[in-house]
Amino acid sequence: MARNSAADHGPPHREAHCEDCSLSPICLPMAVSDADLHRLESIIERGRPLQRGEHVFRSGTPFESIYAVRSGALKTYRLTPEGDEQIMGFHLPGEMFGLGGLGGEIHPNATVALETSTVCEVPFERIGGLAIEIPGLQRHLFKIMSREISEDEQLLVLLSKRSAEERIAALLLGLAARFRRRNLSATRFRLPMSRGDIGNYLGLVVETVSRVFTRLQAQGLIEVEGKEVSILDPVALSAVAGIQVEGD
Amino acid sequence: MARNSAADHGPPHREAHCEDCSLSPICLPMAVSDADLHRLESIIERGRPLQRGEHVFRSGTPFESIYAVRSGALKTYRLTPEGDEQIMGFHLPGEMFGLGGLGGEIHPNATVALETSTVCEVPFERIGGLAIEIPGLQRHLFKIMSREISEDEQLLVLLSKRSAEERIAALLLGLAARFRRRNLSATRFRLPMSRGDIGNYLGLVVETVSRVFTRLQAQGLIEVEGKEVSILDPVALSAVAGIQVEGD
DNA sequence: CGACAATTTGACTCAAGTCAACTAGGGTGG
DNA sequence: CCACCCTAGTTGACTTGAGTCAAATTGTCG
Repeated sequence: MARNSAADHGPPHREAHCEDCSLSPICLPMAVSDADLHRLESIIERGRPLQRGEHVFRSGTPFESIYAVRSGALKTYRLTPEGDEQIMGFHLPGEMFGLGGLGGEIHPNATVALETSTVCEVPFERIGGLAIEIPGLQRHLFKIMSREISEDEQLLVLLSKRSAEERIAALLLGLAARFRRRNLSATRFRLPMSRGDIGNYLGLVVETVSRVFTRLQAQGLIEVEGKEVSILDPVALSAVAGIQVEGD
Repeated sequence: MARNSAADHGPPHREAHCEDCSLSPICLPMAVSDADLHRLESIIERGRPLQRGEHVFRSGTPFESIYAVRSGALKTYRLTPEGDEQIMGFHLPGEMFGLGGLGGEIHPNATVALETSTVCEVPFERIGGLAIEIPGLQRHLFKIMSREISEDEQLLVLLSKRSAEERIAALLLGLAARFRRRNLSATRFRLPMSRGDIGNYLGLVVETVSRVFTRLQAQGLIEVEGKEVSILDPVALSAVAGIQVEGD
């Protein structure tokens, strides 16, 4: 996360700042306690930008680090025995990913860039030791893992109990909330993922996703132009979603 | 877990033994390192038997402990905003539960006994400190949490990609594997949960569960008499399940 | 022995999937 | 600069697996 607002070009707020990154409790204390920026930089690896379709890690590769999104967007998925993918979540700037394999030897899931993205990498090896030195860090790690569990379980409810309309509405509201958290517009944003990805994530086929979008638009709740989405009537949309605004 | 085979009455192998309990890496080292059984007993609380329908904890109550099943069977569920439940998993002897709230303040889920059960309780407060003293314990905690994530994600795949037949077949094979782990018959066992619970867990209505059972029986794959199930053709059943044998 | 809960079975309905055709973008190479 | 191709997205027509409603049956427990 070090060096957040990177260069001065590019749209504002497109990148996550260290302060509102989920990893900050890990990164920041290291910098503060040592006041040694070099040490921090040696732990937090800032990879080169990933192109759309490039993997951060694949299923079955050894688990070594946890990650945070600096810019762009990614998805993590797992492969079914038949070889088709099931998307477990999308990751936007400031959010973490790669926790699925924590404690194990290998990644059960894979994570791939949906668009050009940059990520911060924290080698887990070093966190392990640090968790003992820095009080509260261990608890923080537990917390982010339990958040992961919670998000999966939220999705479970969505998949097993909700109609196509409810799922899409919940997804849109969830994304809106996440954009708002980054001080971006929660009423107008660009979907980083394809219709296919949305469908896969929500347990629907592309055609259904497409149809629901047009249906919601016809009702005046949203406006869609390709990947650009405007939420015209957040209240009504929440009603469609059944209040429950999903988290991931 | 202390005092495993409890009294000498009751059916054999009905209870979990400390050695094959998921909590043993937590419980056992304490006893060993101190050789102080009293201290162990003061940490591992063995509650009185829970009757069917009794809660171990409810959603919204403060998170204080993690648990293991000694005997019986339980389910953990979360309530949707509309107030109906979504079952996240079933817990059999030797398995852990209550990790959903780890790191947080309150339990997002609730866990209730499906039949008369006994559980071991480990106050989390004390584990926190112990994780620092006992090397490997911290990693073990991460591991069991990531297993929880993995199980949820396995269920996600089941819910979003599988037909009713596949879901039921996967559930039966998953249960069979868990009985086998306890050295019980993997081909003939008693379902601890109702049809309604199965349906809720798998995202199906009771009627569908019932119909699938009779259909699988008609095909000669299983035999069902109330809660007693025999798996007559495990190979064919695996084929129906699409190989993938779910874990929780 | 009732009374109520759980399970099964049948008839019917419908939300979402499948199949198929068509359109709109988005590069790329000539 | 544009013709072309390939992928993503949309729309329509049809099918179907699972849900709903309802009724009968069995199981359980006070």
